[in-house]
Amino acid sequence: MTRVLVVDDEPALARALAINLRAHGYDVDVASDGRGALAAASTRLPGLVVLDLGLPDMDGVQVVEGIRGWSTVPVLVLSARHEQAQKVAALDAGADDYITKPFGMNELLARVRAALRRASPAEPPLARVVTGSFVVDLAAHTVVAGGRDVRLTPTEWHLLEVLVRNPGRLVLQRQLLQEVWGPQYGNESNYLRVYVSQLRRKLEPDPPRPRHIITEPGVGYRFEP
Amino acid sequence: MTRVLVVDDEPALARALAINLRAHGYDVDVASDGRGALAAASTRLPGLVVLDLGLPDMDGVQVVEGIRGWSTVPVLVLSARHEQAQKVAALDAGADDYITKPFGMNELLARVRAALRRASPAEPPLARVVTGSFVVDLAAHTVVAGGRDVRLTPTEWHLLEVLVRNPGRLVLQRQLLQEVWGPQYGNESNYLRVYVSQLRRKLEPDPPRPRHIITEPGVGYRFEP
DNA sequence: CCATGGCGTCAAGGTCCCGTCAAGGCACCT
DNA sequence: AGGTGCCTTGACGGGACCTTGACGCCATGG
Repeated sequence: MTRVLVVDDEPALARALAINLRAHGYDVDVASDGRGALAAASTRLPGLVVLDLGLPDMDGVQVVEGIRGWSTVPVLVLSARHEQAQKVAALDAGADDYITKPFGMNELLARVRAALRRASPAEPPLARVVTGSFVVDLAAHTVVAGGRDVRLTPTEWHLLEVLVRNPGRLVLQRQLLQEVWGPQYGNESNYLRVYVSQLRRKLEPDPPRPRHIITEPGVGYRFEP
Repeated sequence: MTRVLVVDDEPALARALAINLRAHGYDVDVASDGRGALAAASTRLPGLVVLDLGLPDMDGVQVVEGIRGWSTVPVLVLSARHEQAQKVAALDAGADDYITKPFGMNELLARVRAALRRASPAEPPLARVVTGSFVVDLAAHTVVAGGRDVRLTPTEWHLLEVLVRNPGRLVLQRQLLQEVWGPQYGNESNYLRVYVSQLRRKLEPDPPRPRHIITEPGVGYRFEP
């Protein structure tokens, strides 16, 4: 089964994570600081890293950078609420997803499964994405919501396409902006707000309470199938 | 099961192919020259064509072009080693794959399966497209709208053909331009505007409010059956 | 408790693209 | 040579789309 590296300086939380992950069939290594994390990542070659940002010896971002220097292993970041800035920096550095403490173990396990599923051998390029509310046909360039064809403007479509091609995955604001508007756009998050709003109005059954185009405040958006 | 058209002028090879394909559950038609191949392709509507390039009456490339004129059926080319140039020309003309003689029957069967798999989810090769307002016969090269034959210029027909071959799918402006006008045309979208307008005037019941030739602003056009 | 920042929503302005018409030029047929 | 399509090209309204600013709301933090 897959090997998971848990990096956390709180022994209680580290143990809880290890027990739960082992109970679901993963092999688990544990490190309690940044140096140990980098050492374990390079020697044990885990298939996934769960990384708590609050470490005693070094910044969590440095750990992510240290791993990304030589590996593409998925990194799942745990962050306390006051570590907002670090969290964004860690995602920018190449982390794949994050969970805010406190969190439910079921949510963590789901994120672990999702990250591993994405990392596994080249998912076939999907041509059609189906949700409970709408269907996106990437090949035909069409969207059907509530049984009716929906007309999208080029920008709306492009934005939806990027989100939908990363199902379940967090997509950073900067990433979306550069993909849809161009490399020189990185901070005009107001564009995102306007177009996400329009997409939800056209696609979500209850736009004020979106179920598929989810906001990750301060970070980005996530498409949930 | 799928119908396969075998085109080969060597009776021994043609028979061997037919026997092996039938043994694997395909329905097989056989043609021994180019004229017969084109006739069989248009009347029997095979799901795959196995085409030997060395034909007595016409160039194999012409056969491919003749088929591609109205159909997207996968074409698998058989070529002798010295027919290298023809093979490339055939692929350029729209053939999907090739096998060099001599070849093993297992390899051919694998290529056949691969070609069919690519073609599926297979729209049955459409030779006639019907909408609420007009009928396009791709084989006969005719259009009937409102009970009357419609005369189309070559460019109009070519444009309509590309759209109609991609029912329900968005076709990009550049794609249309390069397909109809040639590879060096990519940005002269004014051509499209003129000819789309003419097509709508000839085909749509209410040209200002088209129901079948739909504009996707800034992107391309879409044919809706 | 209030202040703050990010988010969602709306409306208005300006720009770009689309549809349409008409004239010129070229090739082919008679 | 003349005539007849057909393709190309320019001009011009009208509409769709993108951008931008303003405002209210909620959650977070002091």
